[in-house]
Amino acid sequence: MPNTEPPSLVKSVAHALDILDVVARAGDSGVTLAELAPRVGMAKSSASASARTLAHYGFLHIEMPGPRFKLGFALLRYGDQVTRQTSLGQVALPILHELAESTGLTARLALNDDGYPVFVERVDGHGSVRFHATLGQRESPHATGAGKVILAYSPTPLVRRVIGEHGLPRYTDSTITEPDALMDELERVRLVGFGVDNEEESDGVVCVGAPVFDHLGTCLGALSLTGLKADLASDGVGPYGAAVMEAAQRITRTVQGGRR
Amino acid sequence: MPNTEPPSLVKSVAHALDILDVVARAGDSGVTLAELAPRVGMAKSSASASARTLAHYGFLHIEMPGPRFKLGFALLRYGDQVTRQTSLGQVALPILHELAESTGLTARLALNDDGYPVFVERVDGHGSVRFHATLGQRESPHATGAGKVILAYSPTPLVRRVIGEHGLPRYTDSTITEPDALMDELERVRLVGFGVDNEEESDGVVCVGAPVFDHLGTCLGALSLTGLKADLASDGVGPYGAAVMEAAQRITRTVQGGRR
DNA sequence: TTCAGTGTTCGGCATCAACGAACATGTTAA
DNA sequence: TTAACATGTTCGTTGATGCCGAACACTGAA
Repeated sequence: MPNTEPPSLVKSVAHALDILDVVARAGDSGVTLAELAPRVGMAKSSASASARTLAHYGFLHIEMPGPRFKLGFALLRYGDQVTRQTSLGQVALPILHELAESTGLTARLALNDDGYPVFVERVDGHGSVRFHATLGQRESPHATGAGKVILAYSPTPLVRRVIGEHGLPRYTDSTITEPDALMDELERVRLVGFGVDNEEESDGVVCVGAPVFDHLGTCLGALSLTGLKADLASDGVGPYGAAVMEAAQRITRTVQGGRR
Repeated sequence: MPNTEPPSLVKSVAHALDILDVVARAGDSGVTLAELAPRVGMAKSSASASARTLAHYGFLHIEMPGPRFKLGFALLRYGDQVTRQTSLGQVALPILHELAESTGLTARLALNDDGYPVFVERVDGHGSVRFHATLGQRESPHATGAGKVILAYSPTPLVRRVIGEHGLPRYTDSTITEPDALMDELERVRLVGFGVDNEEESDGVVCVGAPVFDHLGTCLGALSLTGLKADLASDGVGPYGAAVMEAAQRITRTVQGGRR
């Protein structure tokens, strides 16, 4: 990464957010102040003050005794609002439920984050396994159904930029790692109207995605269905592709038609 | 509220978190810098620097053109981790799915946040309505199934403190507003093993909750089932009470037995 | 009890967060 | 097209304050 730019950040705010990150990485057990301070490069006293402020707002939870810092409920509250505030998420939720129920697969909604897919909503199906799909972080643009769909309906310069900065890392034998091959694949997506991930990100896992547009034709995000290849009927992903497309089109119509 | 204490907060961090709060309240449409700055009591330039820092970490999303600030995906990511990092949330999720599926009601897991119930996980049932239960914020301790359960298994001084600071606000005709009546109700909860909210928080909505304990017998939180009274069979909430209790006990056993 | 580990308090210094006017931008109105 | 207005950004200046580090208090274990 060629060091994007130094937009003169506010140091103490950056420190506080670094603290959050360290605590998040620590996991369930939390961190003590002594191991936190050096990891963010501050004196104990300074880190204590910042952490205390975060805790006062509910972003951290201080667990007694032997104070251990964990993530606080405020993050959950705000995170929930992110989903809720997206007009897309609102209209998509019931449709995700329908999809999950009728297909038995895991249905998800990804938003277009500057060319990358970010899952913001998930409804598990009744299937055997449960995918620990993390919400809120950028997923592979080239190896997921949702990612391919978003790229397919993005302007070419953006596609090139995403490929340039993210690369095309190989996850499985089927992962597309050649830019030209990916461009062909995107063309195919535009042709059939939905994207397929055939064990390209994870062995044994397949996924289909379909695009959602706003009134200007910009791709807002993608709906996707994920399942185990072993669970698929012999006729492949075709029926599921049709189902996500139909559902995504319904969302598109609602978004375009409904005010606000 | 008698102004708890001024624990000497870090001003710039507090400002940044205030900004997040303002943006969150703004909703889907976001806020512009001009309306944000006065609302947090800062100069435009200062607010801009803070907001920019938040955006750099993904806590805010700057939407062009006419820069509008919205909540960023990082909040979603961290919020998701809060759920995931709770060992409870991990083991509870599949059980919530079971409950929602077998009863058709909305199943939720609340954690004990110093005597208050905070919902951290939710699985909707197939029922007619969908409850917009917000995650991550303190709910009524005296008017929800989960809240009553948590209070019922908390030490009396804590119960008194919660009643003192939260009061017993009336939401419906059935809300318990007298401390003595609430204490009797808690006794009843301990007797039958689960708590009932019979249209006490919202007309037409009923709810049952059952406790989850750790290995020391501390109440970690509560499982709850919520549905419309109109949808209930003639035999009332009894069967559901038995179901949540059984599920909660299974979680308790897993938590107590499992290492980590 | 002693000891090692923790988190907290305290003063002092230099940083830098906050300000506000001047600038650049792009949107609206005439 | 022009003009007026609104927005967000830039830029020194200055005083507040975030940061440090050593000394203190506390806890739990040996």
